[in-house]
Amino acid sequence: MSQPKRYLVTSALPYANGLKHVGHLAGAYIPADIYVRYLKAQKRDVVYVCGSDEHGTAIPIQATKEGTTAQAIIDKYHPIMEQNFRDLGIEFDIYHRTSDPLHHETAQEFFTVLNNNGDLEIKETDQYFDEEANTFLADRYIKGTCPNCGFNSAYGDQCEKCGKSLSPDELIDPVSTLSGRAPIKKATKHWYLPLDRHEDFLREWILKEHADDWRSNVLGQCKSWIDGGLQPRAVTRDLDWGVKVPLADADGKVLYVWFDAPIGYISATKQWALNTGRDWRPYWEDKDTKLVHFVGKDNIVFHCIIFPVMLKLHGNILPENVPANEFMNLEGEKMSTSRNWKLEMQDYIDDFINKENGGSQMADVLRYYLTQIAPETKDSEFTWKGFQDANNSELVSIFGNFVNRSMVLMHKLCKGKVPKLHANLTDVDQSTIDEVRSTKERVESLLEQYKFRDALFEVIGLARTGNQYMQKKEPWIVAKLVGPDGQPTAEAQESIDNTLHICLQLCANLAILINPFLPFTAKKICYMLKVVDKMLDWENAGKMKLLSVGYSLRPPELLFRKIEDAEISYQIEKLRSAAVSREASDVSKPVTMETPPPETRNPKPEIVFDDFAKIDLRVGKIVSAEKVEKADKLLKLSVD
RNA sequence: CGCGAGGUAGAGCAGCGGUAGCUCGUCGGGCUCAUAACCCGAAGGUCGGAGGUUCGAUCCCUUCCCUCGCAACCA
Repeated sequence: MSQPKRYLVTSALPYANGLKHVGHLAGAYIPADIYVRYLKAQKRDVVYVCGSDEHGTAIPIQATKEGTTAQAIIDKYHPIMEQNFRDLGIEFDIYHRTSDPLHHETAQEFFTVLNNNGDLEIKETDQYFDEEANTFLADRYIKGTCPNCGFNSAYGDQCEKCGKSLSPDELIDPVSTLSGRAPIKKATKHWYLPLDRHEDFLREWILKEHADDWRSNVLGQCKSWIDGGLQPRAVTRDLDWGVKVPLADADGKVLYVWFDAPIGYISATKQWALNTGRDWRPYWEDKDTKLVHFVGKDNIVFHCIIFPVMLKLHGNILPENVPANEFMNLEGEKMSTSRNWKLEMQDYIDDFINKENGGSQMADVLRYYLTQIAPETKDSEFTWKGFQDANNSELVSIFGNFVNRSMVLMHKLCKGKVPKLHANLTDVDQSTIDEVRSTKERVESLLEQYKFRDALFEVIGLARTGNQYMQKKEPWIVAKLVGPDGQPTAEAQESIDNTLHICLQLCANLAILINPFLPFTAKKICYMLKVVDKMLDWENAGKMKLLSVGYSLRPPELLFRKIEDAEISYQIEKLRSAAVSREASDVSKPVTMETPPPETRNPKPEIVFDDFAKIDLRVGKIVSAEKVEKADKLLKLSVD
């Protein structure tokens, strides 16, 4: 495989209307960060860009809800998200924001080029307008009676009762959900991106050229979209929050958020170039650049169909791959912001990283678990018990323990110095050395294929090999073969030296191989081995001469700590109580609002009551709590 | 009702046409340098049911059963 000259890697721009959770992290950020760290360790030319997505209707609406301005909302969330990523070791080269003037210019230029080239269509249509709120209404802000099943609270895009896809025009007696009034029809002009013109290109490029190297979930979704018939898609909206449409006759119109957001990758790259004195153009224009988008499955069509069409029309390079992940559930249920069923990055940072019982090693633990259960092929499940098991039985017992016992034995049996490697190697010595090299090759190949879960498994497997090796060599027993002076015989010492020499070189290799996944841990190993971070260069992996003979090393420190049952039950309890209180507060709202109008009474209050009836609320003091075996969600509580 | 995703050892998952694998857990043994950690071994599955294609199916086809998700937010 010929190597690209440079790489541009992106992670989906997080939407700046609230805090992000571990599902986001597992989907688009950790895999990208691992990939980038690996490429950088290879000394390849790579830029990793991301930033806050700060436009779209949801932000001004959130602002109205919170009684503040859209600007205040994004100014609140942008820095928090940036800091959260930093705390978890996600190392962007630039974390930009789409509200930046540079982005506005870039997006406008992009639109202008497409428009001038005749690649956009203009259509005038009648759309629903809310006179009271003085705004055009997005499909989902219109409710009415479903023409298909008669359900009286169907949304403008879909009826939740019968599942039929709708357009707002089909709704009977439409009502604005913003003001509760009937909207009027008003003519408005919009620019469209005619995707239908590009069907042949997309079939050829995705379904033929990338039939073998894109993930099947990605190909499947693209195929169903293309087969379903591509439609022109509006690229502008009537809204005052966003990138202004750069035309004289487009007053009060902005670029639709899906159009401007991915251009954010380009403006972020420009900002990075300004900061570093580099040229951004080759990264988006030179065919020798490999562009990779890391996203979640809900973003597949934007990054595989819509944005590539835009890039092609604008004269940019196309993504080489879009390794999209599926979704991650939490303790048996889908993660949900509104039901508060989630683990926010901020919460994890507060509970595990900021306290003295945690620190950055706990950032690596989360990175480890999220990679180990990454939804690479199908939805997966985050459970606190699984998190604890992964930490305690793999990171602590296998990986951390191997490094620790190697260091401790070296201090006990080799005077704190890297022992010499004597000539006569045994078969076990040799096969262990071979295993280091072959593991490196496997990890490399898996990472190039975006198989992060399997690659990580290989690294842990190498630590397991180390433990097996040590067990076979038993240096602590060999050390009992002493001569008249009470010291191990020369022969015994040679065996000990060889064993620990190999174990220590193996530890150094583990640091290199684990570095893309667990960067904080890799640095900590380097510190103990008294080597500079440069040792972590990927080209050093597989070598057994990373530590010089006779060099004295620092005393060992534990890489990971055990996670106690109490911490796990605390987290589960916290998750459940937060979710319940939110449900309870949701219940009160519709009941009071919807009581007066008789015709809307029937369906909604009944559903709400059913949900409410599922909650068994009682007050009691918990005297004791114990885990129930073989049940991961059950606690036996004694209440007085 | 419909759509989507699934049903492989106690749990979580790989495999997707050719004597059923991995991790954790369980049981037994070994070791004691190590964070009650490590190492070795064993038990445990008619791969949801039934048909079909095939020399041969967990893997392909048909059908049935069961589970999960399907307002919005949302990777």
